[in-house]
Amino acid sequence: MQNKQIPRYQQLKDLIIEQIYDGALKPLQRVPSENQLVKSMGVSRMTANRALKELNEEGYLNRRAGVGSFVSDFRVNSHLFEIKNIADEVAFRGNKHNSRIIKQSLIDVPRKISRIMNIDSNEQIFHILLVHYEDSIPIQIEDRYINRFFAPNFLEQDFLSITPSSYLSGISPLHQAEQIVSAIIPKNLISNLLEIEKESPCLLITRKTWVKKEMITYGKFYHPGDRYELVGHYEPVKSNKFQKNNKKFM
Amino acid sequence: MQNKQIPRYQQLKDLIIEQIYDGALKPLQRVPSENQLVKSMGVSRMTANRALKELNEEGYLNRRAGVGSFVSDFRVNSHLFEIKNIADEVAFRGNKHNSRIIKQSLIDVPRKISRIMNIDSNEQIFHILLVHYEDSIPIQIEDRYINRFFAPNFLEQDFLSITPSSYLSGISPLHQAEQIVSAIIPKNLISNLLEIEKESPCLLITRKTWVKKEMITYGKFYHPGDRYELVGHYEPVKSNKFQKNNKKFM
DNA sequence: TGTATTAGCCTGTATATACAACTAAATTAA
DNA sequence: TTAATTTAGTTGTATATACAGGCTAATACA
Repeated sequence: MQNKQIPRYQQLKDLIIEQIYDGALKPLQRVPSENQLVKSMGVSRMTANRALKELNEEGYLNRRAGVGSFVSDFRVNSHLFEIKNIADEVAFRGNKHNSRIIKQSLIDVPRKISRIMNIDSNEQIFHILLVHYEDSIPIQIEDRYINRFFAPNFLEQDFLSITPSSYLSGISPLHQAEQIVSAIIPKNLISNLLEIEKESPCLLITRKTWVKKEMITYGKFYHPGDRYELVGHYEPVKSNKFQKNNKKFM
Repeated sequence: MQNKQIPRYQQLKDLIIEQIYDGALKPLQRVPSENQLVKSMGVSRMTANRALKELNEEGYLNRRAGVGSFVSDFRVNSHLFEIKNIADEVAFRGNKHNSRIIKQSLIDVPRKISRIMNIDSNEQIFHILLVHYEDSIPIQIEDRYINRFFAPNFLEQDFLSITPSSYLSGISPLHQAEQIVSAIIPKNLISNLLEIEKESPCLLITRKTWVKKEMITYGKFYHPGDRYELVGHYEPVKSNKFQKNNKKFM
C-alpha cells in the first residue's frame, strides 16, 4: 500500500475495479476472499470487508455468505442498471423478441457523428440499423454507431440471435452512460419501420456510452408513443430500478 | 435492543428513520453522535458508525467530520433525487421561473382518480392546474391531485411564490415515487397552454408519490417536445443524477 | 480588546478479535 | 449406493480499541 492520503479500503477497491476493467478479472470469476486479502494485502479483515462490501453495493461484485465474492456478469445485469437490454425486457414480459436488420456496415464517419464522438472524419465506423419486435409488433428502432476499435468483429456478429446491446456490454462493462429522452414526430423512414401513422409521436432516447473516458457508442432509439413508455420507480433505501415497460402488454 | 433476527445497526437505522418520518427529528436537526449512541443504545461505536454512515449514504443524514450528523433538508434535496423541483432547474440554468395558476380548488374525487389513488369517490381532493414558465416561455403544465388530509392548508398556499412540489416535499419526505415517461400528442387545452402547435408532440410524465404506503399525489406533467428533454447521466461509483434540461437554453 | 492556543468533541479510518450463519465438499454411517 | 454428518472456508455482524484529522468553543495570552 502506497499513498497515505487515499484510505486503504479505497486503494483495495481501486485495485479490484482496475482488474475488472482490464479484463484480469472476468465476469463470474471469483475474487480473493476477505481472509486472502488480509494475507496478501496486509490489511485487517474489516478493511477487506469494507472494500468488498462496497464493491458489492456498487454492483461490481456479487457476494454470497458461505460461498465467496464474484465479479458481476455485466452481460446480464450491468451496474449501469438503467441501460437494459430490450430482448430481456421482452422476455421478462413473457413475450417473443425478434429483430430485423436493415443495415449492418462499416462506413465513413458522418460529419455529425465525428463531432459527437470525437472521431476523425477520415476514419470509419460501424453502423447498425435494426427494428426490434415484441410478438411481431415493432417496439424499437435502434440506430447506432459503434467505435470500430472497440468491437473489431462487429460485422461478423449475428444480431438476430443476440442484440447489439448484449454483444457490446459483453466486451466490457460500461464506465459511463448518458441518456436523453425526448418526444418527437419521426421522419417517414422511422414511422414506416415502426408501422405507425405519420405524424404520430415517438419517444426518442439518445444514448451515449463510454468505456475508459472514450465514447464507444452513440445511438438513437425510437419507440412508438402509443406502445412504449419508460417507467422509473424510486425508493430511498434500496437501489433504484429503472425499467422500460410496454403499455400494450402489461 | 429487542429482536435478534434484525441486526443492531439496522434496528438503529430503523429507529432514526422512524423518528424522521414521525417528525420527532426535523430537517437540519442534530442526531445523536456515535458516542452518544454507544452510551444510550448500548452498542459499540463501530455499530453506531455503520448505522449513521449508511443513513448518510442513503440521503437521510448529512455528516461532517468534526461537527456532527444532521437530518437532511428534504426541501432542498430530496433523497428521491430524481424528482426535482422545476423552479430549481430553471434557476440552475440561470433563468427566471414563474408560473400561472389555472385552477386551485377542492373538488369531488373524479372516478379515474378515485381508482388510481384508492380514495372513496364520495371524498374530496385538491386539484391544481398550472403552467410553469422559463423566461416567459411555457415549459411545463402541472396537473396534479393531492390527498387533502396530507396537505390540509393546500388552498391557502400561494403557488406563485413556491411550487407545489416544493411545498409538498416540505411537509414530509417522500417514501416512494413512480414516474412514467411517454410521448403523446396533447389535447387542445394543453397545447394552447403550452403555446405550441396542435399535433406537435409532448413529453408526458405521470408521477405518483407515496408517504407511508399511502399515495399522496398523482400528477401529469406535460412538456413541449421541442423545448424539453429528460437527461439521465449514469456512473457506476457515484450516486446517479437525473436532471431535466431544456434544449432551448443550454 | 483582540488574537493565538488549547481542549474537547466529532467523524473517518484501521486493527484485532470473536461468534453466527451459510454453503459446498468431504467424510462417515446406514 | 445412498443418506446423514462433519469439516473447512466464506460472508455477516459485533465489540473494543486506537489514532488521525476536522471543527468549535473555551481559554490563555498579548
